[in-house]
Amino acid sequence: MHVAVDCLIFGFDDNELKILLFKRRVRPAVGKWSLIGSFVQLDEDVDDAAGRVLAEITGLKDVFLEQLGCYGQANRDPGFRCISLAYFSLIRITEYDRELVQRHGASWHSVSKIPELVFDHGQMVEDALKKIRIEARHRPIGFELLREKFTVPQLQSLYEEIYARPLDPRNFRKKILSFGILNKLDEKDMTTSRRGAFLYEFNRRKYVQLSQTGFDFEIK
Amino acid sequence: MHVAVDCLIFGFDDNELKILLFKRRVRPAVGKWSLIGSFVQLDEDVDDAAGRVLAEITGLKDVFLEQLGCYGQANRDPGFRCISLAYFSLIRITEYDRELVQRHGASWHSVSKIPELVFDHGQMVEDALKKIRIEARHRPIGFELLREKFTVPQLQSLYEEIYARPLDPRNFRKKILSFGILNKLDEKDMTTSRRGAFLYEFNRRKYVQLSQTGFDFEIK
DNA sequence: TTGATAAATGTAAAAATTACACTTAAAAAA
DNA sequence: TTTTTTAAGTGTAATTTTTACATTTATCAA
Repeated sequence: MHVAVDCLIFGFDDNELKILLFKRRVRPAVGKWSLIGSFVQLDEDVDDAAGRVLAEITGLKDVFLEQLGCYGQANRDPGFRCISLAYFSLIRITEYDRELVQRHGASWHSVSKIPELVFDHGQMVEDALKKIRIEARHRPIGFELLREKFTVPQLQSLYEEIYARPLDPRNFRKKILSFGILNKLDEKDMTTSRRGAFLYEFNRRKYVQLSQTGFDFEIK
Repeated sequence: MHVAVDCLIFGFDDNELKILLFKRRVRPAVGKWSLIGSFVQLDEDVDDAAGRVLAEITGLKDVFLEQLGCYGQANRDPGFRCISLAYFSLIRITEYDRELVQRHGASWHSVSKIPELVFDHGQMVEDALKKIRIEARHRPIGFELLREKFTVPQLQSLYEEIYARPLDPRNFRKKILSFGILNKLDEKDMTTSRRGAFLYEFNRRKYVQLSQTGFDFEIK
């Protein structure tokens, strides 16, 4: 039986959640939109295969990459029997290797306007979005999508995009800062307002430390 | 590459969460404890393969069975390259086919006293328990483990077992009944007290209906 | 100096959660 | 028949969390 991995690569840009899609170059379904994937090598961990695909496309290593699930319907690929292990990745859209992406014929698509995808890839995207929405609520995965330094309004608009609903700026700021896992910097981002907005960093060490003592990250 | 499914079958009995384990009869690691599994047939959906294994062992169909994940380290099985799709099932421990289970050399083990398991099966159990703990908090999966009719104290002790901490009976009852997804019956269970405890049923239809209107099941 | 604009801030009301102790129903024993 | 035993069942007040909501402020550009 053939075993493949498929990667769902998400980014956040222009206040929109986006996914990297590919014009398919191999048969069947040449020219159709799809996710990017690869067969798992016989001597390769499945997780490593996903990491390899991600690195080949974006040039990125050591970024958020998590298993979504196995897609294993007998007839999912009309060519031959092949199961796919889907992985989803959250990357900083500013940091990937544009040249590599271009060379692979990939492009970013807003998750609110996904074209038709081959096989069960549409289902994978739907499932991943559902999972991201659930996980973002209980784990600080949002930070994976922002630059190292970000403002509170940027973080808010990311959550607004993920949850697909508006949040109150006072309540949001109060809540997110109350966790004590953001470091306020002495710098401002002056690109979106005259007044400028203070930049913050995610304090991963503090978060891990708090998690171990039963702390519960939750943004409603 | 070989593709297998492994089933983690959980039940609740004697106020303990239990898992069904097997004495391995095939090489390698004959005689060691393991999960039950099977290779996925070439013309078979992966989900169906898991359902087949579950039915073969317990005689049960249409019970809770969900994908846990893919375990795909290259060296996980010392024999040959084989990835495993792990599935976890929650069953009513009163309803399975004892004769079938016995014939397969299976036995129930409290999750607090799991013997050493072959390969990465110990990791699978650990991951499944973690997932059950998280999911039980946000979805009414606990009912899958109880009889059709159950008492509030039974439900409470199930949650106490899953969360591994005591819950206040007044607050628990108030919370669980406030959802309006339990039907109180005119019957009592007289087995655990002189006074008896009223029996309830889970109202699945009502739950589905509420879920669709943004209702959030959560038990802290 | 003024105007424009997004960032930043506080408080009161409502809702949810927590902590906590006594009464009751029914069977068994006296 | 009465008493004892025991788990089931119940209410309230204090605390915490969540929600709703409007004005001021810092900075750049005109």
